[in-house]
Amino acid sequence: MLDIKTIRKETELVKNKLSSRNNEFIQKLEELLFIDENIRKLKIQIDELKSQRNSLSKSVKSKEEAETIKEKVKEINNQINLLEEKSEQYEEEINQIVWYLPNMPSDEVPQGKDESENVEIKKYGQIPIKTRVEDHFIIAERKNIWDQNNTTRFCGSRFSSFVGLGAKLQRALINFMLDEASQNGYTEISTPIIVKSNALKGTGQLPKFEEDLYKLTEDDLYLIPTAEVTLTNFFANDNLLNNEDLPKRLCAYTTCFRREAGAAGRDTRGLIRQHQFDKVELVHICKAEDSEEEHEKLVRNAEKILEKLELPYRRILLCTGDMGFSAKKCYDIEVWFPSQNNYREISSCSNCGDFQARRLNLRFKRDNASKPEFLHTLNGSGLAIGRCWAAIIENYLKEDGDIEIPQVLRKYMNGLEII
RNA sequence: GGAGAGAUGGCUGAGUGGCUGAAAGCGGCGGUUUGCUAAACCGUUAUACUUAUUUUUAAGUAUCGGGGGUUCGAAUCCCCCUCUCUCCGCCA
Repeated sequence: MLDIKTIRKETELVKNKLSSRNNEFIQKLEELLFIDENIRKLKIQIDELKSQRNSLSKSVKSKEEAETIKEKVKEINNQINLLEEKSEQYEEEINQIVWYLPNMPSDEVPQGKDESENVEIKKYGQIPIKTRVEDHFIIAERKNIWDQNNTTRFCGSRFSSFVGLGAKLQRALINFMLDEASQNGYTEISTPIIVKSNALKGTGQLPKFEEDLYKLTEDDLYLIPTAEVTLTNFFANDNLLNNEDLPKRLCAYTTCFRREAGAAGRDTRGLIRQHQFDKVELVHICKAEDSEEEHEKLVRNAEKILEKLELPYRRILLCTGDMGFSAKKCYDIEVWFPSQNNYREISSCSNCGDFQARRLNLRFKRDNASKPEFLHTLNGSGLAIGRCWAAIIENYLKEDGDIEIPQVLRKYMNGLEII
């Protein structure tokens, strides 16, 4: 959530920043400021009336005295009620705007309308020259390590199962990634995958992106689309963190659920876009002045996973038009897919600044004497398991049709070298 | 799911209608004493919003789990919700 004071004081800056994402926000900002102005005028009146009421009530010492002011106070209360009703209406209108405004992009973020204007930052690894290239789902079905047809029969489209050594390979990836994160200083947390709407509101998935989520209507709960939700919420809830608690670096392996509304027809075959997938998520919670550095660390930690798996990748800096709602700066890591002759996203590492912290009231105190300050939150995949699985299958495909197991994973698969 | 108990400041914990933004203790911060440390003593110590401002503060409003109600006046009385604890039932 943006700071209403910033919107008031630096209106032009906020306008520029938000319109660099999308023009629809300019009018919203104008509306917001107008209502905000009205609310404050009302608040002055209300506070004045309340002040009158309080001083009248305080002057009363006995029941008999109360009689003399009863009428006056009742009249004041009537006025207050009227004004407050109006003020609540305005409040509601402001919420309808402010919770739907995205974060302001950082200055370093390139201007652009869509993914075509993203900027490549670096490339790692040699793109293999292969004599045999197949789609991962072709290989996986041939090797009987993955099932689509059966699974869609009882689950519907965009669901699939890992089978046999395929399931073991998935498990190896999970363990490998969690171990890497632990070694890099992350605290592993195993969180629930069902959350209340407030948690999703805090991280920015709600209220704007309800259609992307699976909802348990009976209990007003949601399946998480990413463990960013549970990890970022972990220390929220009004508990102040201390200086020495920071930075927090958390990781979690969870299953994630996305309805993929609006993705009809895209990546319909294979593992790239499923309704349910596994992911190891990395979250940093840190002080404002550290978040740039933490962001670089986070993205490096994600990249190092691919380096150890010896998979070619590139790092992309997303442009203003392609960035997610809560991010002020975002790197995508894309891994090489031979069958597509292209790189595909495998991790998205966002610095959200204080945007989520404001929504969550996630704050800390520098020391006992200082005021609470909002923290900065960052998140990134480290990595998406399914896409990583698919990338390994394709990149490690040998000429004879077998799949080599990456060196670092063999100890997680009882020394198995070939599938 | 059934029965009961509870939720107060950084923490412990008092408070059943006004003088309570909140006793007391602990902790924190500042100071006195001291060769240094400890102890003792004194003072101070919540958050948000609004207005004014000489940007330091001052004033006002709200906040005792959340929401609503009664009342001139609510931490205190009433209703609803959430969460925690104990016992019973069920269960991986």
